[in-house]
Amino acid sequence: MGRPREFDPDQALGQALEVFWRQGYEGASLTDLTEAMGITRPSLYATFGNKEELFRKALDRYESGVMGFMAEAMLRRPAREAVAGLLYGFADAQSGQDTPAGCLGVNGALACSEASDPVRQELARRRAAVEARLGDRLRAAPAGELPPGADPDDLARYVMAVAQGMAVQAKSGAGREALRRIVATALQAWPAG
Amino acid sequence: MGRPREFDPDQALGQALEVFWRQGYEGASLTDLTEAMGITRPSLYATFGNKEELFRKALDRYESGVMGFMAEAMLRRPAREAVAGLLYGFADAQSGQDTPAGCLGVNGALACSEASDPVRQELARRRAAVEARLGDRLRAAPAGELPPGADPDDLARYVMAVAQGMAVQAKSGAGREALRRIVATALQAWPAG
DNA sequence: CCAGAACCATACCACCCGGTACGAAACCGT
DNA sequence: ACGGTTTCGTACCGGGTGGTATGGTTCTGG
Repeated sequence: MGRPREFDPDQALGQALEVFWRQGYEGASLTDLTEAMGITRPSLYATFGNKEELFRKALDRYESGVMGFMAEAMLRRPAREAVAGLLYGFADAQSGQDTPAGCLGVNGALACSEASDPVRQELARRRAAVEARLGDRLRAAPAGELPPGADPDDLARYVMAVAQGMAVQAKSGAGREALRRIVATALQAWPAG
Repeated sequence: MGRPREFDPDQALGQALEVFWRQGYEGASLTDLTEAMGITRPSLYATFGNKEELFRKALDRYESGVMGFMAEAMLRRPAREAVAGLLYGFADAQSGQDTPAGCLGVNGALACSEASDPVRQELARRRAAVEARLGDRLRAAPAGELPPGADPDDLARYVMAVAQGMAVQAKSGAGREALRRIVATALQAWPAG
C-alpha cells in the first residue's frame, strides 16, 4: 500500500550508470544524477541508499550488461581467440556511439580525492578479479596454445594493461578504429596467429 | 625592493607536483597544496597565479624532470631499443619508491568533473605530442627495424596504450616488478628481439 | 630614519557538495 | 469516506571548494 513510485528504478539506474560512466564517481554530483534520472534527491536515497550504493548498483549493471560479452569470449578456443575476443570486446565497449567513451571502472579508478577511497578499492578489486579469471583461463589452456615461455599471469596482466590503456585513450577521444588497431598490434605479442 | 619571500618557489613547486601526482588535479585541494608547500593561500596566488596555472607549471617540471629520460631513450637504436627504453622508463617512473604511484598525466586525464575540462584537454594534448614524437622516431627508422607490415603510428599508439595501462595498474598498487613484466610481454609484439 | 613596496596571515566571500527533516500528495484496505 | 502508509517536493543542514579583501610586517632606497 501507500503511494506508488512514479518512476522505473531500472531505467533510473540506467541513467545513473551513464552519468557515472561519463563523469566518474566523484565527478557525478547528486544534482547531475537526479536530473538525469528524473528523480528528486529523497527518492534517490529511499530507493538506492546513498551515492556509493547507487554507484555499486550501477557497477553491477555495467558488468552484467556492457561487460556481459566477457563470459562468452573467455570460452573461445584456442586461448588466443579468447584474448582477442576480450580485447576487441573492450575496444568496442569503450567506443560505443550511444555510450560514454572509456571504461566506467577505469574512469573511476584513478582520481580524485581520497574521500572516495572505498570506491577505488572496490574497483581495483573487481579489476583484479577479471585479471584472475583470465589467468585461470590461460592456465587451463592446453600446452602449446600459449606463447612459448610465457607465464599465464604475466599474459593476463599484459592484456589488462592494454585494455586499461585503451580506456585512457578512448576517454581522450580515440575512436573505435584506433582502438582496434591497438588490439591488432597487441596481439602481435601472441605468435602463431 | 620590498619584503623578500620566505620560501623557495622551486621547492614549493616540487611539493605541489607531488600532491598533484598523488591526488590528481581535482583531488588536490588548495588546503592540501598550501600545507604541503608550506605556504599560505595568498602567497600561492601571488607566485603561481591560480590552481590551474600551478598545475601547468608542475606539469612542466614533471615532463622535464621525471620524464626527462625520454629524450635519450628516443635516440637509441635500433628502434626496438628506443621503445624498450621508453617502456622500461615509464615503468620505473610510475613505481618509484619516493614518488607517488602512477603517472601525473594519466591520473589527471580521466576524472572527474567537467569543470576541469581545460586541464584534461591540456593533458590529452601533451600525451598526443609524445605519441607524435614516437611516431616520427619510428617513421625515421631504417627499413627492417620495424615489425614487418607494421604502421609506425599504430606502433606508437600501442606503446602509449601499454604505458597508460601500466599507469592505471601502478595507481592500483602494482609494483615495479609487475610493470616490468608487462613491458617484457608487450615487447613480444616486436619480433627480432 | 623614514617612505614606499612587496610579502605574510587572517578572515572572509559565494558557491557547491552529499545528505536529510518535514509537510503535502497519492494510494490501499477497511 | 477515512486512517494508515508510502512517495514526492521543497527547503534546509554543516562542511569544504577555489579565490580574495584587508591589514599588519619586513624589507630596500633615499
